[in-house]
Amino acid sequence: MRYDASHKEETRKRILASASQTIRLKGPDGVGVAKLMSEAGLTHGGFYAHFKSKEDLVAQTITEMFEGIHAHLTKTLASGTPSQGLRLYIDLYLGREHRDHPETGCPMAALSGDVARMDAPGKQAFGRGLAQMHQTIAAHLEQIEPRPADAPSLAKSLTSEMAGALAMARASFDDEQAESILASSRRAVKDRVGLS
Amino acid sequence: MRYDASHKEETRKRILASASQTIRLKGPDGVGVAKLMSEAGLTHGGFYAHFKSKEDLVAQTITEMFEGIHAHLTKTLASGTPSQGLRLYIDLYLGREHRDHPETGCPMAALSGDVARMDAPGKQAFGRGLAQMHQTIAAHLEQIEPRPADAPSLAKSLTSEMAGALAMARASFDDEQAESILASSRRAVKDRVGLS
DNA sequence: TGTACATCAGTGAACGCGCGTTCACTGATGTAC
DNA sequence: TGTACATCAGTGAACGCGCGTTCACTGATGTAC
Repeated sequence: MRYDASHKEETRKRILASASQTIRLKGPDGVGVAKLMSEAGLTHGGFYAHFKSKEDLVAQTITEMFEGIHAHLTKTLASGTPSQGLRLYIDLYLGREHRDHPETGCPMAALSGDVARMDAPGKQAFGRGLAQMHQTIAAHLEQIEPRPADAPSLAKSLTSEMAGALAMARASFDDEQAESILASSRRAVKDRVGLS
Repeated sequence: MRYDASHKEETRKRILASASQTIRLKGPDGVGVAKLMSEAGLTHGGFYAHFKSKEDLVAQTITEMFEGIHAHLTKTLASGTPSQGLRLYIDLYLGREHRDHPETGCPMAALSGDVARMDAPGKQAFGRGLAQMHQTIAAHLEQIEPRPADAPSLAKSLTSEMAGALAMARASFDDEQAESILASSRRAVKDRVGLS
């Protein structure tokens, strides 16, 4: 099976794409290499032609996840006026759809606990992605009224609250509790950026 | 080895106490039954005399963890005036010591991601512990000036921000990033409760 | 244009290992006589 | 008081299984002649 130059890279991206969903859904320790490969339509033996180790794959999927949600962030923030874009982002992030679909959602809420226990590669990927989120949100906050005194600091605080609220809601047992956690932060975050 | 009536219960508590630390440190999937038992000075075969399954143990440790941090919460809030107690709690929760010691720290920050993937027992234990934290903080917020318009909602929002910030800090690669995340939330949370 | 060959992405069997769980057994001690 | 016995918390070997990783091999296709 000799293939053209781009074939291997396409396969790698296919593995990464399906693994990034399964890892957000089941956790890095909740799924094995064989399953991840079969989900990409391959057998497990070929894994090490693409990745140094499972740890390497997990770190690369974290980068992939942040790229995806960062793209979604910038697109959402750009819809309508700066205030409208921000409001939409808050409502989507802290909404039921996002809560119920971690596999396509934010890695900050889904994986921060796991990353805290990882070695350098996972933490580096996470830290870089997180910094980019902070920067993009800070820059957007500069465009809305009232202009925050310290946009970078506010961006970090808001990001922590949103990721935390989503994680708490997903870890709750009853729907009512989960929804009230999300509703509290939807209101609070909007208040804090003058969107009440 | 026949023992008096309380012996078995003491052993169960000893297993639970050491497991609750190891599980916060390594994650529920990061440590096995044999290791958890040997840390309590026992062999793995005896595990099922105390717990129905590993899942059962994990759920019970979650309850245990929340009892511990809830006791710490009430004690901290009660030191000095209501405002002083709250300030101390915020500084301790979002401090370096807490960040560096998940094994004795808050399960909301350490385990919410794992619990989100668990079945009913783990989620129930987590949800109950979380509700108690919310209630205690809400009741405390009623005692400080300015009195919040909706203390239960504010309590949830603050709790989400604090747990989220701690989780983000622990998942960061460099110390500077981690510290700036914690510092941003220390300032923001205090501002939001009139402690600036 | 037609053929022989080199490439290498992907296959599948195998490795040692630790997992959660089961179970026949042990032996120190409280209780009955 | 002294002895025989029942209890049962804890032991340790064993189970089937899936894990991450290695490696000899396959075979379709691009390239060289």
